[in-house]
Amino acid sequence: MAVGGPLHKRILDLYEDLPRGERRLADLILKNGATLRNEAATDLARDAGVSKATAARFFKRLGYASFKAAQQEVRAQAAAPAAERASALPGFGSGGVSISAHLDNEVQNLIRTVEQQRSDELASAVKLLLNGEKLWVVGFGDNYPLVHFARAQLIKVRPDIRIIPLSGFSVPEEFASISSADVMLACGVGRRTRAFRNITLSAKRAGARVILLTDTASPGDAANADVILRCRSIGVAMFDSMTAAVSLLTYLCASLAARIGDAAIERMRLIENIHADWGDVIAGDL
Amino acid sequence: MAVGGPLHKRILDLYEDLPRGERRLADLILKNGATLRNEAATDLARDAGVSKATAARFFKRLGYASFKAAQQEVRAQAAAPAAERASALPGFGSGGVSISAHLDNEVQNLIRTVEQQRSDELASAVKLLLNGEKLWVVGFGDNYPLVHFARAQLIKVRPDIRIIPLSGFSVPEEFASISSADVMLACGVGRRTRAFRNITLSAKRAGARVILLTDTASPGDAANADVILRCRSIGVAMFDSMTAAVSLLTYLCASLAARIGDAAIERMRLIENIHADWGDVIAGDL
DNA sequence: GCGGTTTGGTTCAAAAATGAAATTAAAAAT
DNA sequence: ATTTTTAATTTCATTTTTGAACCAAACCGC
Repeated sequence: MAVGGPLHKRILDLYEDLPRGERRLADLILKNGATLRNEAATDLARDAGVSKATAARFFKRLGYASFKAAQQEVRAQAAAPAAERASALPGFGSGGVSISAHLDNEVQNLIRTVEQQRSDELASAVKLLLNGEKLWVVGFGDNYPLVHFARAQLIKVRPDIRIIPLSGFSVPEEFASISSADVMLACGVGRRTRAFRNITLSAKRAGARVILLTDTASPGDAANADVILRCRSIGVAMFDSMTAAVSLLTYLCASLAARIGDAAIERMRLIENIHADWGDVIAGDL
Repeated sequence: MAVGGPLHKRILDLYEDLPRGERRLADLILKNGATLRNEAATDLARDAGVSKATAARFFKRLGYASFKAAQQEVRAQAAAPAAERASALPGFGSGGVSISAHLDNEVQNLIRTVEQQRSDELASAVKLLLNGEKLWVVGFGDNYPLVHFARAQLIKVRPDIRIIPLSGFSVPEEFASISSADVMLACGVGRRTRAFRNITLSAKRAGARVILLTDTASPGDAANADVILRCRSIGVAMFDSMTAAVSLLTYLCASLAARIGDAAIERMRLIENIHADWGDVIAGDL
């Protein structure tokens, strides 16, 4: 989710200074904006593992009169069309975003992403990628570049990596080849489309395992994904930042390569040879 | 940089539970592993903006007898590396690359990339993107995901963004439409292919302006590119890291959006509307 | 070795954070 | 309209965190 408005901005501004309990709340809200919209303060507090008192104080600290005030603002925002939100975002009119603000934010994205990663989930993701007969890398819209990233790396260390959607081919026809021995890596950072949900469901129905890469995991996701990898994608200006997602994918693929071992090295060597045969590569500099 | 030793792991394990001041220390150390090796406890505390007492307690909490003990461990790790680390580095056999090593490296990539960026070059890159009649986003092989990525963002704020190569179409035929009023964003991180060199030359010959995104700019590049954006792409394991490149592109596009201003907002609103018309988007969470 | 200096570590009182319980506000049910 | 129920907020006592001041030990130059 992009900087979703005043609330998100306030949280990020204060993030460094938040005490432990309040930061737990902040994380929860940043992770899934819907929480604040839908849940009651009591539940929010319970989910974050803090007392109701802490929750109340948290919103006070953010500058709201109360929890309710904050919730109302978020709800109002969700109702307004997205483009209007954009104009309220920083970096406009004022004539630009500072690069150091960008850097700070990106580093935070990376650190928080790694930090909240449960190592057993990463391990089982790697294991799935290792054992899947075919791998399906899936993502729509803004996630499609991520799909390309993932495939570019995966194809270096193992065969049978398929992309969905494929350059305008009809998805169902392509996806029909999925089997229960396959594994799907689903990139769903930021907004998810109907197509994304459909394909995830289809994969589950076919008995395939699903690894979901996302920023805000909703309760429903847990049911449809075998492994969930969360990454923080907060952007300092108008776009979400895919930086942490890319980084996580890179790490995932490197781990997979390590697990595969010699066969991966052999494969890469083969690839190099083919490159050489084609005379593709420029040896020195331009 | 520093290999993610026990210390990094301990920090990540406890991170969620650290109080505010100690977390500041944790962030500092995670951001740059070298700090702990080189600085004195007093300086470390000062840098983090906490008292010495807090620093001392922090290392106690991590399970070390004292600050010194932790520092010694880190130093021992850094000293041992050449042989031991090398064998473990690609992560083969030994069973993987440590994620904290990865994190450390990625953060360094980001920081270095931003640091070495000359702001006037960024500014002129934005200006070119702003004024180009058509934009051509170009890149081959491992760079193709970057191309996707750049286009996905650029197309949100202005029209006429073309990709080369395009899903198997012949490059020359496509590229023939380039004019001297156009601008080419050339992604050439890591290995460059012959095709890449050719297309850059063609662009220059056609009189178009060229922005080159690369990791290691060679002397020859200066002649063929109007603006060169350098990024660090060192990977901790077997793959180069495109993380910094992605981040830089994101910043570039955000700056462009800011420069375009209202027209960009208007365009995004239009895009949102079309999305809405299509019933594409899932509103709440899954 | 010996004053002086620097740096790591400890104590203790003040400040901040926190949760349980009390209080108030608001919504539902009657 | 009044009671009942539920949820948000405030109070307050307890716990945790924190830094200033204080000690100890290593490190100098002599």
